[in-house]
Amino acid sequence: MKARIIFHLDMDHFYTAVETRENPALSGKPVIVGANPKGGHGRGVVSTSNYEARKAGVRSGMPISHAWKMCPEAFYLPPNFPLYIQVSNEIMSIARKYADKFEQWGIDEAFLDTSSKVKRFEEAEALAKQLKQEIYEKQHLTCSIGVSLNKLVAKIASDYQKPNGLTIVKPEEIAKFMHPLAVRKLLWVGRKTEEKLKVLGIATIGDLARCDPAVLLETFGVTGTQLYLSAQGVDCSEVEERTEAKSISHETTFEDDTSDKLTIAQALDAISEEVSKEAQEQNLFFKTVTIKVRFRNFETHTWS
DNA sequence: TCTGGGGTCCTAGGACCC
DNA sequence: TCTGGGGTCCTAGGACCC
Repeated sequence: MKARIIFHLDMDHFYTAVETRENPALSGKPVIVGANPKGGHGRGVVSTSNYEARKAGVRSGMPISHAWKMCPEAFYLPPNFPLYIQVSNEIMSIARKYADKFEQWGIDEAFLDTSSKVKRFEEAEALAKQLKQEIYEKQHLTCSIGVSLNKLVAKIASDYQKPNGLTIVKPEEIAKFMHPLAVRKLLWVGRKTEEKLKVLGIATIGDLARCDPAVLLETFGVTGTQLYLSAQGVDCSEVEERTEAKSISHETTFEDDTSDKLTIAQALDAISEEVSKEAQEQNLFFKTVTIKVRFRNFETHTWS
């Protein structure tokens, strides 16, 4: 395959950055977007925390009650998704101009294949700086960009220096860059895979890269081979424009656990209505309906 | 610590077909 | 009577992403 130059663009603490832009009084103060903390008894998690709140230990995905214990003085805001989507669309249309191929990844990230626009990494660096500058001038928001020869390494690179970072990893630097990092930094290595690798004595990407691929194949099946290649910094996946959504869903968590049939039926009615409305608005047809239920012990069942 | 809400993709097993 | 091998499609569950 022809050598490529791939960017990964990641907005810095996107939700809280947008909130602070809209309300400059929040600037310099800890800000947390997520569930209502209700004085430490709230249900749900932190969506985004800004750098001031992160200093106190608050992280995305953490229970909001835990955040409250660590940082009660923070400004807690409910998410304003319509606003974030609007800002996201504006940013994505700026970034899209810089790419031959563009792939949005969640609300605030994107991959850009810039191979035909830049031939060398020095040129790529200049282009990435230009993109950061244009986003900052037009949106007053900062981002971090990683540049390498594939999506995997570019994504790790964008996370390497944050906020407002730019990290270039040239092909000859990949091993030196990746080997000291925790396996968890690899795309598709989550908590479960990290635990399984730990059992095999593998903690860093370097450990994984030096591992016997046969052992990985035995433990993980085909994904083991994928893991091994990832550790070598190998990723041939293309930057691909996302097509239309494959599913639409809504879910809700009760303030207090319940087994009251009427309460449950009413909640189900309400979220069904939202899903159906969205499908109609987007002129979509569907053939499968799935209902999901989660019990107190977090056991989850689906029925389609 | 006690776990939201929106998604995608993969795998195993079963039904069914020729 | 009990049975192969190839294939598709579907469901449930789970891992992972932001």
